Amino acid sequence: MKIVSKDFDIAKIAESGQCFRLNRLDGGSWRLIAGSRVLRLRQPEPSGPAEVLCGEDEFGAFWRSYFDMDTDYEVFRRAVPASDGYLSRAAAFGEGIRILRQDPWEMLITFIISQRKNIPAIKACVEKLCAEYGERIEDPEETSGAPDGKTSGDRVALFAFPAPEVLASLECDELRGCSLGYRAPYILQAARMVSEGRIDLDALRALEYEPLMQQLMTVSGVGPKVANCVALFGYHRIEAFPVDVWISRVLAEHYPQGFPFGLYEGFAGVIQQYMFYYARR
DNA sequence: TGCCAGGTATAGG
DNA sequence: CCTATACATGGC
Repeated sequence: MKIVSKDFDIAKIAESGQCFRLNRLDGGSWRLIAGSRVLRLRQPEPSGPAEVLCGEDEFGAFWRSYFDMDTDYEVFRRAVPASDGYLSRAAAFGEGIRILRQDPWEMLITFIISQRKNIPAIKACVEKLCAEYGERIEDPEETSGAPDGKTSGDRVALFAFPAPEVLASLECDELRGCSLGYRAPYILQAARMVSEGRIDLDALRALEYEPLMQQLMTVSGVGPKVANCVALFGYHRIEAFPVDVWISRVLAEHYPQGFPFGLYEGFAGVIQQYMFYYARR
């Protein structure tokens, strides 16, 4: 089915650093793996009409919410005053980015991995983790098959993000095989906290931003930056404003007297994404 | 080879 | 509360 939205650019979302399993395939289409779901997408023109290869029912039941399709992002961009030239450019440049509603468990582990790694390295780690310990999943495009016997996409095995119980049952050295380095014990402890019920990620949805942050930071290896990413991308708290090295640089260079958070109350995270995407190009 | 990558825990002032 | 340092791994 087709999606026409004024704020939906798959390439920008893929490069915005919020999800690590959205990749362009050889034919130019995109494959997204979220939890244990797979979606193939096409978007011939940047920010143009997009086509998702799933039924309307499945789209409505999961993906519409996942892509946050019912939010008008133009409202956020309009909050940027013309007097702020830098942010005006950043917001215009990032038009089409949306904050995805991803799985809290996947975000927790992914962003623990992210510390002191560049994005390609994070993606490589996540893929290794999934390939080693995730459930095998079917690619709907592949099973349907092309008439000539060839499939249009990459013919590779796909794997879901591993369940907490699976990671919790491992030894540290097994996890280290996924190039996790010193993060392996963090991942293991997080997995055991979740699988033993010492932290209930689903119950955290009910919390306000501050208590949510406090709970997330009880996990070893989770500081303010990672917790903000989990809050923003896993719990859709769009007021969360993760400060990494890129954002820190932007704030120091363009806002030496302080960033005007008051202008963006309740959605600073969206602004952060525009800044992050712009700063990295 | 040396430096850096979506930081955090820890120790010391 | 603030600053300094170690921490694994891979790419350039």
